[in-house]
Amino acid sequence: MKIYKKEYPTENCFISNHCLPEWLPAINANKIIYEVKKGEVIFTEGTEVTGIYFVYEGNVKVHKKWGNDKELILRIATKGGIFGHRGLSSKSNIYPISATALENATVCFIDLAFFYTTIKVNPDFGLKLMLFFADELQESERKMRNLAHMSVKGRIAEALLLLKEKFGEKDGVINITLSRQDLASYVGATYETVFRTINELVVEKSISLQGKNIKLENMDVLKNLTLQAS
Amino acid sequence: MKIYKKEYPTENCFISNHCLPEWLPAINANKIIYEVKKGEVIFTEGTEVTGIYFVYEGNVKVHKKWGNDKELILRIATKGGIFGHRGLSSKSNIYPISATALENATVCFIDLAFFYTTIKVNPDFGLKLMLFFADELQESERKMRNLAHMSVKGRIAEALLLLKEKFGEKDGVINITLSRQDLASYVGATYETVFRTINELVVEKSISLQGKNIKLENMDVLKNLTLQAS
DNA sequence: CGACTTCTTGATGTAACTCAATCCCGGTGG
DNA sequence: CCACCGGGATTGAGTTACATCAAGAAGTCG
Repeated sequence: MKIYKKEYPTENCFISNHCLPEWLPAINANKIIYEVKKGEVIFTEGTEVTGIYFVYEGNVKVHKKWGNDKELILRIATKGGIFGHRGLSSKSNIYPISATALENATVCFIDLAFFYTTIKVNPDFGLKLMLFFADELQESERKMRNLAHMSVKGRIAEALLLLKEKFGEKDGVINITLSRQDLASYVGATYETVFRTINELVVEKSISLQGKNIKLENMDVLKNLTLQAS
Repeated sequence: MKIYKKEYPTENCFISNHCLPEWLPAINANKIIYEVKKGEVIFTEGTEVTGIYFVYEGNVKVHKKWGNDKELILRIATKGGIFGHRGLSSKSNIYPISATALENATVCFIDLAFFYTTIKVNPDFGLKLMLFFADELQESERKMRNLAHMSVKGRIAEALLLLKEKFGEKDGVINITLSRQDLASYVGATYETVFRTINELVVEKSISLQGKNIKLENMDVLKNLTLQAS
């Protein structure tokens, strides 16, 4: 993980969008910008929390291990997003999750002490962060229920709709590079099952493939698969 | 849900423990105390968020529906605990979950506007609430991973250890009344599977039964069942 | 004492995991 | 330039954990 040379504006990221304008110079003085290569691990579950990160460019997956060879992807942080905040806790200062770049990325690091100062000095930022946590908790618990009660097919359908929502589409194709393995970890299923299910969806003309990328062809059918929820 | 007649001290609950002492009178002026009967629904998923609740007495389950006849219990709020805070969100003001009393309970209601005022006026409270959300998010995501990768037996073992941790024990027996159906919803499995698994654990002498209540006999074995998780 | 949940157990079905074999394709070195 | 190699993609077959269904037993409450 290399420290980036060039000056990079701290704009349009979670912290800059919610803090007071006069606080921006302080952030600029305290931030460290890193360049990260595709597949590179930014921090690892179980290590000490040193600070919080923001994404300038690229996508970063936040994932949690199970044993040696299994994982669950909890979330993908994208441009402007925050990550590493799951390390905040009243009980421990150990990251409960790892973060890995899905593609070459530029991220911004803010150390913990300064981050806490930011919260205290910027009341609005603290409130926004709290609401952000609340939103993530809702999201997490929705996924939890889906994991408990929904079929793999339904979970994949939902994941695809969500990914399209979040990352948009380019020529109808979901605008994110995600390996089948990562998709499997994202929906909590095995590689093979995801593979077969994707094929089913193609046969049923709910989606189509452009190489490895996925295009949603019939969102209504996909939505039907996710029904019964709420 | 009846409004309670008697005066009840707002002490040793989440809000009073973290706000400024001089703020307590304001809380007392704004709170409404309800008495709730076992099995009574306090609020329902999908309805408008009107405020936040605290538990004075009894246990309250927070759960999320799936279709008509399935649910997942996300959490059990106990004496002093907060619930309904999952309704906080930057996007919606609809409860994503329901809350139901597991036994006769006394709860305290604070309306949303006053709650937000409390956050703004008590900086420490806001921070604590944020950290509380962060802790819950960690917890939620741990459970999510378990749901994805752990067996029902492991999840039950973990749930029992957690319940013991949280509710303590009386004569060695976990000090909470939880129907098998609720336990099933808590670990995300069916009634029958939970029933059989509990029996297995009894045969293996990891736990024993006192009526419907559960006593942990061999915590090490239970812990082994939950292993592989970080 | 009868109606009504809740418990208990067996039998059966099946979604999804696991393991393994083959295929495909890009890269690499001879 | 082509043969070789390795790793991901693809497919098949077997296994299993768990859900589902069904039906009897046993509590429980009016």
